[in-house]
Amino acid sequence: MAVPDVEAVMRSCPLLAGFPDTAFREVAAMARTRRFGADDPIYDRGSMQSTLCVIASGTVRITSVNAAGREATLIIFDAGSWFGDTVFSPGMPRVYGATAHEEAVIVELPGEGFRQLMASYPESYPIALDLVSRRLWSAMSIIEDDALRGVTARIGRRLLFLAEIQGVRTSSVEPVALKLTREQLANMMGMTRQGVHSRIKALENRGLLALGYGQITLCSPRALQAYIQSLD
Amino acid sequence: MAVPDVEAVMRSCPLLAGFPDTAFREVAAMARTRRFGADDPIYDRGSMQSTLCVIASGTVRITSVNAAGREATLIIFDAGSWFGDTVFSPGMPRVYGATAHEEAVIVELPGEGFRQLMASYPESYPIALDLVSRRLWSAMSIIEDDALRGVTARIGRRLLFLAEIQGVRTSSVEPVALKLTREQLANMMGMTRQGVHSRIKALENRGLLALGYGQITLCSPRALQAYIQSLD
DNA sequence: AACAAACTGTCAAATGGTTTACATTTGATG
DNA sequence: CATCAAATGTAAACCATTTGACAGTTTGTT
Repeated sequence: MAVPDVEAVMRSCPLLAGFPDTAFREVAAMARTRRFGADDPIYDRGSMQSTLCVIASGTVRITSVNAAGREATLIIFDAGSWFGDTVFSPGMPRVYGATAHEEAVIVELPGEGFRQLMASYPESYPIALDLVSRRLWSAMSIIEDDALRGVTARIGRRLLFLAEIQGVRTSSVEPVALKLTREQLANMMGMTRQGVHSRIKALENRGLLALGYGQITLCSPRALQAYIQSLD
Repeated sequence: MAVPDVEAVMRSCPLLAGFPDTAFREVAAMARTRRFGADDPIYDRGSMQSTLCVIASGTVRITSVNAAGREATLIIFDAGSWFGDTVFSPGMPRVYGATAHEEAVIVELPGEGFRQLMASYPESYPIALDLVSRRLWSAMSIIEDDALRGVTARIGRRLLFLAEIQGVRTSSVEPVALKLTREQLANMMGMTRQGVHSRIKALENRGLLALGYGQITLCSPRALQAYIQSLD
C-alpha cells in the first residue's frame, strides 16, 4: 500500500468536516500514520491513550473479550471511518479493543490535540454530536433487534448494517461483498458457526446471498431488506 | 405533584452543566412543562419534533414497536435524566418512542432554541459529547452481553444498568428498588415472562434480589455484580 | 505438487428457552 | 370489604439452537 496522503484522508473524514480548510495543515502536522497486518491489535481495552483513529485503507473491528477468552466483534469499520472510543472522554481507559480486520493503514490524531482543535473551531461540534448520536441509534437498533426479531431477520439486519458502515445504501441493488467468515459473524451475533450456517444457507437458497470462502456477498441489499421486513 | 422549579431542574441536568449561571434564565424562558400519567405517550417514533426533554420527576421508558405490535423497552430513564433522540440531528424524525413509565413531569426545550444556546456557550459541547459517548458505550455493552454472556448474567447486568441510570453506583451496598414488572423486564431482554422468572427466582434464592409485586429490589448492587462476574 | 492450516458443510444428541395452560397472589376500585 | 384486573408462580410439552464430532473444501506455503 502506497503512502497515504494524510491531509486527503483527514479531509474525507466526516468527523472533521466542520474544520475550515486552513485547519487541515494543523491536523496533518499532528497526525501519525501506522500500518497493521490482518489481526494485528491497534489498541487494547483498558489502555490509557485516547487518540482519534481514521482509517486510510483496510478495515478495523472493534472487539470485546470475556474472561473465558471468547471474543465478540461489535462493529467493523471501513476505510474513511473513524473510531477511538474515548476521544471525547479524556482520562477514561479504552472501553473496547480495536484490531485490524484486513490489512489496514490508520492515521492517528492525539486526543488532546484533536480536542483543542475542536475548541478552536466550534462549528465542528454540532457535526460531531450528530455523528455520535447516529452511532448511538445504530447500537440501539441492534439491541432492538435482539429483543424483537427472529434469528434470520437479525442476521439479515446485521449484514445490512455492516454494508451500511461501508457506505452502501440499503436501497442499493448492487452486490456488496463482506469480508468475514461464518465464525466471525457468529461471534458478532452471539451464535455458533453452525447456527449461522443454516440461516445464511437458507438466505442463499432464496438468492439473497452468495456465500464464498471467508466472504458473504449481499446480492441485492434492497431485496434482502424487503425479505427481512416480510418476516417481522 | 407540585409545580416543579424549572430552573432548578435544568441546573441539575448534566447535559446543561456547561452553561454559565446567566444562561439559565434563557433556558427557563423557553422551557415548557408537561405532565403525564403512567403509560401516557410523550412522543412517538417517526414524529418530526426534536425537543430536549428533562425529567423533573417520575420515570420514562424509550421504546420500539415492531410490526406485530410487540413492544421492546430499550432504556428506562429516571428523574434528572434527559432524552429526546434527535436533539442533535435536526430534521430527523424521532427514532424511538418515549412513554411515561411511572407518572412523570417533563420539562421540554425546543430543539432549535437549545442548539442555538449551545452555540452561544461552546463550553457546553465537550460535556455533551462526553455524555453521548458514554451512552454509546452503555448501548454497546448490552450488545456485548447478548453476544458473550449467559442469560442469568445478562439479566443481572441489565438490572445493574437500570440501577446505574438512576444514579446508583454498582459498587453500592444499599438496596435499590426498580419499579418494573417481570413482563417489562422480559420485553427488554427479548425473553418471556416465565424465562425471566426462573432466573430472577434463582437470584432471589441467593439473596441477591428481593422480588415484589411490580418491583425488583437489588439487595446489594455490589454483591450482584460480584456474582455476575463469577459466572462470566 | 504436496502439504498444512483455516474455513466450511452436515448430522445426531443434548440443552435451554418458549409455549401453553392454569392456579395464586396482590393492589386498586367502588 | 368485596370484587376484579393485573401481576405472579409453576409445570409439562414442544421446539430451536447449541454441542460435539467429523469429513470435505479452499487457500496459501514450502
